[in-house]
Amino acid sequence: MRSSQLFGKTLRQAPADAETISHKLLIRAGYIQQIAAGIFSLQPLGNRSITKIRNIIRDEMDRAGGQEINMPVVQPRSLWEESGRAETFVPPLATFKDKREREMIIAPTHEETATAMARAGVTSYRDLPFTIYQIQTKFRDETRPRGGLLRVREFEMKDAYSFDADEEGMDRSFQSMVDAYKRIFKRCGLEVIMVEADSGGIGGKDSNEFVLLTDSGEDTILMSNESDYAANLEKASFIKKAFPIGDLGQVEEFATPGIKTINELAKSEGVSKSKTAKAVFYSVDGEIVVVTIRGDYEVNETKLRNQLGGLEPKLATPEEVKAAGLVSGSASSVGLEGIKSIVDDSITLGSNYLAGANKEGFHLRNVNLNRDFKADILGDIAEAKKGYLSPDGKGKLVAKRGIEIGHVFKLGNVYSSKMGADYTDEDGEQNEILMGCYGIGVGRMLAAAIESNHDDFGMILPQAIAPYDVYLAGLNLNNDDIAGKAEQIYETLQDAGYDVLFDDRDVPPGVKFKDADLIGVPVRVVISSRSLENGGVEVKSRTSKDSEIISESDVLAIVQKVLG
RNA sequence: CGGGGCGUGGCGCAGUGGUAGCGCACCCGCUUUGGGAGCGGGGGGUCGCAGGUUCGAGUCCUGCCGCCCCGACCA
Repeated sequence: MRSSQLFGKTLRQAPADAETISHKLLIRAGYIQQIAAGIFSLQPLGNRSITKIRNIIRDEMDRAGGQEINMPVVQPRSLWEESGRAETFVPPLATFKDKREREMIIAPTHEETATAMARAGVTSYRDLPFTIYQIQTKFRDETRPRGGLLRVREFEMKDAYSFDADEEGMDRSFQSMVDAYKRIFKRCGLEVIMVEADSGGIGGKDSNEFVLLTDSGEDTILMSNESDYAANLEKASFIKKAFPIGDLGQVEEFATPGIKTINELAKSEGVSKSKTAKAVFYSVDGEIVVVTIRGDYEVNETKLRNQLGGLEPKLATPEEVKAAGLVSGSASSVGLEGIKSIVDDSITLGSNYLAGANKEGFHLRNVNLNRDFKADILGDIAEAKKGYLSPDGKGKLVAKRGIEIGHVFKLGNVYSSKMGADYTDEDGEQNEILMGCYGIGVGRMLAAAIESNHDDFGMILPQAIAPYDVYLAGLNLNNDDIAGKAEQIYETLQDAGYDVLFDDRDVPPGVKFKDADLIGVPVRVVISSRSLENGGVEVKSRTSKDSEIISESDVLAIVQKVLG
């Protein structure tokens, strides 16, 4: 492609409403155009990058045995009523009515249609296993899109669905997708790690995220400094500190005037926070619940939600707390009737806690689970932090930031049972099909790549996802000799299969160099009167500071070498 | 959904009631050609929308819409 004909101008200044680096660069380099909040068009450069990413994904999906399909963006709402997600999906489904007043939805994901496909197409165990995938548009009406392509409302996703007869099969399909994902990210030149994750609204038992570690990421990842344990903060577990459990003391009340927090309580008693039982109030589906956790830990609301069977906990407002007759600052589960109690298992790793007396200005000593208060639900709801012990017993946790660009789920029978997707096995019995689903955010992957790979001048894209492999800058092109040689190099590189952007514009050299850097093309070749005087053409990789002069006849060989 | 900010030419911005301007970009000409060139000439804006106040509104008032950021929420 000749720059003189390329649609899309580079900007010297980024639009004022772009804040994130990738957003600024994508706009400045002319990759994308914003149409509305979280809705973008791809311009030629952006589309070329996305196409390259898409092709790599497709290639690896096919290699893993996936079969490409296509499912509709517009779907009847009734399909989503079958799975039960019509009401519960977050963000709420975007809907409209068609001409015949039927409620339609714009799909945010495709588990329902994929299950419908399998339900219709599978009758026997002989039809299993198989994996289907598509690369296609989703719409999620996120309340707050942000960061250019990082979080958008309409986006392209590669979503795959595997169908198996049994657990072992599902695990095999899952593993095969995980392997494909690893190859995809590697081929794209991105350092993506797999971490344990919460499965959220998609459902299922196990899920893993693929995360590109970068400081500008919006997710927190906790990983062991000694093993390969890594998990999203939402999911991360750790080994809780255990204390010897002695004889249970007598509960006694004592005055704690002015003491409102666990910190103050522990301090005034001269004990560690781990000797206290902290009570936190949540409002769940309109009902107040009390969460008790050892004072040295914090509640992880995602874990709490999972313990509550998926219901969303919200911190209770002071009014709600008061209305429930609770005394904030001196509250505990002790003696509370009719209020659901959720207890973190850290409480079982110690005894004789200090806790609120449910009486303004008083606390209790020697409070113990079961004897003094009950647990309707007992489990892990504690938030992991850096420095805590890795759950595998190897090393301590460290915290990093990352961007989630892929997520894989073992769905099991979540959808097949609700939607009646089953098959007949060897013994003639009906069984539910076991599913897995696997997503990659295509545009987000590009944004994430830029977030983790740029400098003051612009993007630094890995060759695999850069819109062009080579930026050929011809200077002094009004000189026929130079112009002729530039054309020759352009031809040679293209004949060798490289995507070349030939900057043939009549603009000053500085403009070409700035654009080459901004767009992030991995190799730059310059031909000019000066380069010819110095013995040929100049080749420079985007990442190196210096260029080297080579003879024109070596261009291809050197470009090959620089691109590796 | 709560808090904050911003809407003036393609982009960045100025303009506190009296005929809409600057820089970049764009077009023409000449001169230039190694890190966003110089000179000269030129084109382009219902000032987000609607209503109101006023002799007169980009500017003041009311309502609405849009966009960004923080939070909440989050396949």
